[in-house]
Amino acid sequence: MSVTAPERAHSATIEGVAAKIELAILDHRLAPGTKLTEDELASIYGIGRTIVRAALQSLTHKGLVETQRNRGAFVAKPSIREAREVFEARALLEPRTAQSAAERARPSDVRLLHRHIKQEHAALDAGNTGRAVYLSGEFHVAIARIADQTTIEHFIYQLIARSSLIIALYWRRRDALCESHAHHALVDAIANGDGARAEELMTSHLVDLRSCLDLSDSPAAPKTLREALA
Amino acid sequence: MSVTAPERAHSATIEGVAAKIELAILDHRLAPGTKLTEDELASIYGIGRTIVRAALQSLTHKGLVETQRNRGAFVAKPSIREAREVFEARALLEPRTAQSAAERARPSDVRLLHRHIKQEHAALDAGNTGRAVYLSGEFHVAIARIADQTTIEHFIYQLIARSSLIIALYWRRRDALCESHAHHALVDAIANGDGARAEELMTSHLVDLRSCLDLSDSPAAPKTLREALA
DNA sequence: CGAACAAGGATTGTGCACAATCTACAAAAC
DNA sequence: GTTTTGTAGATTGTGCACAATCCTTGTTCG
Repeated sequence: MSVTAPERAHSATIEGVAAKIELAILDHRLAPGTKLTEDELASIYGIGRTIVRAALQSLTHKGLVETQRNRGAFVAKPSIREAREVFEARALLEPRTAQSAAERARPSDVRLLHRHIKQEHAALDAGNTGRAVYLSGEFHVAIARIADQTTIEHFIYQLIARSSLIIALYWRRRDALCESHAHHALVDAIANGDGARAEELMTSHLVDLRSCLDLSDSPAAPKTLREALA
Repeated sequence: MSVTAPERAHSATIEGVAAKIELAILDHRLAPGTKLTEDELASIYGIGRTIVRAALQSLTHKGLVETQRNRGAFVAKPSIREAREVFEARALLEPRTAQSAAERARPSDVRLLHRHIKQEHAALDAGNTGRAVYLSGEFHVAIARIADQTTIEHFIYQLIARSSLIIALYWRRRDALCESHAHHALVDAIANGDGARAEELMTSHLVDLRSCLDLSDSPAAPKTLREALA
């Protein structure tokens, strides 16, 4: 047994490494724009660069990592435009999915959502906002899972993941949480099997969420300056 | 210069190889379920297995290829359930996107769509149904591009690609084409800037398209038998 | 003093060899 | 005759070494 063996053993799979990095990004432990050096990750997890490279490629396809040729991989940094598009897509997918979920939800599903909210509150009380954002996203994915549409669920998962990055970048500090209340109301509508109300609530929830973001064009100026020269 | 040099030179990039395989799948030259051996592909394109492997991983994330651990990669074979889900997702995304496209379309965009339809007809007259299906899908992606929503465009592209596989598997031979007419009507609505009509037309077009598929549960029986033992 | 240029270091890209695993076929035991 | 087991072949998984590319820094020239 080595003394300070770096995370050895069973985590040597591509999916395992990708999941660990993904969790770190979604928990806001890795900020957008952070450089992800292959050698560094390889030594951290005690594996070769091949696995790390495959994991990074996997995350790139999920939109969580951006790779530049011969430059390496970085934690994705969604632009203002991308942020708008993500919420546009969510507005198209999630309300109708919430409706389906309400019409199909079984008691065990409702219990699962309640547990989700509970964990969310716990993380919030502990001051771990990063994890709270992650769990808040998982809540939306759970609704898609109840709707029993795995294809749409995958899309929503991707959108939620990018939303996490967007929140990390463009969140206004004022008015701490417009969310926990909305999630409660959604669970109530789903528990009552009220599809129409669930759809409405999800629509307004997404509008609220978006209104908590600062999507003005100000930080685009230095970016275009740099890109204009290249 | 070697005599039978297999496709040498500039196609040695991951994206290049992935694009070639993708095109072959979308053109219905590679049937669903076909084994994609790494060595074989490597020798065909005259490159190492590393590139091939990365390309296959890329296609796996796009849903065009399914990989089994220690078994290799196969052209994806969507189940009946997946087929239903794909059209469910398309019904959520495409009508509203067509509406946006109609409201934003410029004359050059309309010309592009006309050219698309022309190519589609040419492939159909040449008897190349595989290419016709591919171009028919590209038409839907072009509409998403006009709507200027790259995130939604990516999702629709993925859905179109899987639809191509679904058509290859579950297409009813009777009533050859319910499509070319619908595409014409859509372009007219977009050219007139009539968003509401474009949305309606897209919705009914998707319903028609789905009705041309045989999505009964018959071939699921032998599958469950196998899965019941594992 | 500023800018262009060149050398050095670091990081990624790719091919290759070996290890791990699976499939198929054949032989032996029940 | 059926089932099990063992061996051979093929295919995928992973680490490693070298090549290609890029960034940084120090130097020199205008």
